[in-house]
Amino acid sequence: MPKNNSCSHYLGSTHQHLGCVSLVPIFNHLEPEQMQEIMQVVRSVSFKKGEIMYNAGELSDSLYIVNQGQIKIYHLTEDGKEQMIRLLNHGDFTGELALFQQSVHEAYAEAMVDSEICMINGADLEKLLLKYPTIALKILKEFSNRLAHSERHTTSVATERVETRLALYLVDLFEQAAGGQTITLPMSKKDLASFLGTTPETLSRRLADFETAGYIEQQGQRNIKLLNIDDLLLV
Amino acid sequence: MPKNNSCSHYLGSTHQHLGCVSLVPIFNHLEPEQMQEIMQVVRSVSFKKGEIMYNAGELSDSLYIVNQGQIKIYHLTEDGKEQMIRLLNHGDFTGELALFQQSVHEAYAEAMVDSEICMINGADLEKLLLKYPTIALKILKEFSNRLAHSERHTTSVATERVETRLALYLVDLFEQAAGGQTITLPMSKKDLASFLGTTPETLSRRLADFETAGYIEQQGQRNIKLLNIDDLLLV
DNA sequence: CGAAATCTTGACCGATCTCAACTTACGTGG
DNA sequence: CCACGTAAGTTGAGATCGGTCAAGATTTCG
Repeated sequence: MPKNNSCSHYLGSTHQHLGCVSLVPIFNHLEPEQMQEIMQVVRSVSFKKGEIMYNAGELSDSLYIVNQGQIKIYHLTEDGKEQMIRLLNHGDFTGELALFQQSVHEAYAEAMVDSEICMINGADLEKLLLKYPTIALKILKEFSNRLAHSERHTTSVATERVETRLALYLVDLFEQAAGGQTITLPMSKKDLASFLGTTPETLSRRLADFETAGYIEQQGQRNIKLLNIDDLLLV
Repeated sequence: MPKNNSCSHYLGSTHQHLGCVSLVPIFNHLEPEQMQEIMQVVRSVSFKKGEIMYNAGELSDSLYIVNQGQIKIYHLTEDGKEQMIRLLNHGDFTGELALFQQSVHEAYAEAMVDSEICMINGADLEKLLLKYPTIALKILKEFSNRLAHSERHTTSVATERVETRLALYLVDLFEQAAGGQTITLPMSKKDLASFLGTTPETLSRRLADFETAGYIEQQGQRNIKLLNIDDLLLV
């Protein structure tokens, strides 16, 4: 559900926190003097938890790079159902359609926790990209990955059962974590359900099934211990 | 179903057809001398109908730009189900993940008709992009569009009924055609079903429903006359 | 500590998939 | 150019996964 009404929509504090630029991966191969140049066109903006960074349909003319915090990108269907598209964490960016053409945002962007965002105006970014093509290449590479990921996800939603999608998701998370055998969901189960293209009820049931089958053990509402990954992959 | 076995897999004739480069949208803003430079790194390759341009899992190290013909990009699920990702027509390109990192193809690419493809090696392309950043910007813009499209499509498959997805697809097609009220499906109904995330049977039924309701009239197996677009959009 | 949101569990229903048989269209070769 | 074989498309019947509605349990956070 959109929180358009439940939170103030104005942009939080806009302050020149120069250090933020250096923290952003797509820039961190540059020379100091180039950094200086970039800082001049970057604005740092803060969003409180629950604040909307932008709404679908609004004019899109900037690139948003997450410096700190977490941003949720989601669609809203006509009947009000929320469809999670992706989560942005440190270094991730969004607003891309804006870059080189007049356009409006396709989705909503909402801060899940207090967040700090670097914004670059589309026109400024274009100048930067033309001057420093290596940045363009970095963004291009990121886009490639996102596109491939998105297309895989579409295929998954279109052809696989919830059970399978969930299993793959958990294993993915587990492999990223690469630590203990306990993973922490990066979002609420409600959001995870919409990300996986299902409902909270069904998600809850499938997780319970996995637990009964001895594949996982839920600890609290965001932690899951993986007990039997091999069988999980066979569902 | 993949036709890996039913067709020869070698690359067709590789000939230097210089003119092909000038036909490709992402290059057509360049100066003649720049064109010359590009032609030196571009290979023109022909594929017969049914030939596989690449298989998922194969090393991906080139950009493929469709000069003539039509290429189908699709995933294959473990149980052999084909999931259509997109159709490439003149000017469209693929192979992007290849560009800046060692990677393998995520999908299969098969020529739907005899096709002519411009190939650029990833390393060569990277040099070009660094030298002519405007090309990078064009590709970036294209990626943005594709990503937005893919994410919308995921949402559509995850939240809407087949009936709705089909109606939207038909109207889209109709608006693109912008001519008479008869549209021609760009692919077989079998492929369209997989593109829409459903089965041929269900697609057939929904089209029959639309026909009964008086929204459309099917003529032959690829032509559809739109009779009542307004009501179609309300399903 | 308490309100509100998240999560869980149950019962039911329905859209869509599956399997199967049949019909139609296409393209290939004689 | 026609005939044939194969692939594509259609239609039917049955099964089921997952969505919806509803009530209750749990957690979070102010």
